[in-house]
Amino acid sequence: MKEDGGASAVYSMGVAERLTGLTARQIRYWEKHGLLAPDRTKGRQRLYAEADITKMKEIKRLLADGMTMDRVKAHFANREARRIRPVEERPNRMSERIPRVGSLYGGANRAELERLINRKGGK
DNA sequence: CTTCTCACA
DNA sequence: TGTGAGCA
Repeated sequence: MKEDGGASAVYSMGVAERLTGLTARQIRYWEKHGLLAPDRTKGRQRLYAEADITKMKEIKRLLADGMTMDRVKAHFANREARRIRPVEERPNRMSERIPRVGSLYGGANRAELERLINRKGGK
């Protein structure tokens, strides 16, 4: 099972146009310049995922803000490289850290914890 | 719907 | 950066 909840929908070029407010020509233009890489049907028809639609809207915004395509491309390249995910998906909530501190505090590492606390004279 | 191309802002 | 038009 993949992640579902109706999130695996794909859209045709025509639908993508309507959903993004872009022209088909513009979408192909961006793809030609490396900004998009949609899946294809066996008949070479483009299939856009929800993420592609979102990306198009973001590209649209960035370009409207004065970005060049090279910069927009670099923007997304960095996102991939640094694996930046939405904050909500990051496993860095305190609730996942506190338990570690708790076990350290009351477990066999109590002495280690006190050593860490007491070194440097406690500030 | 797809590809390409030439031309024009 | 993006379009219009014509073709296959």
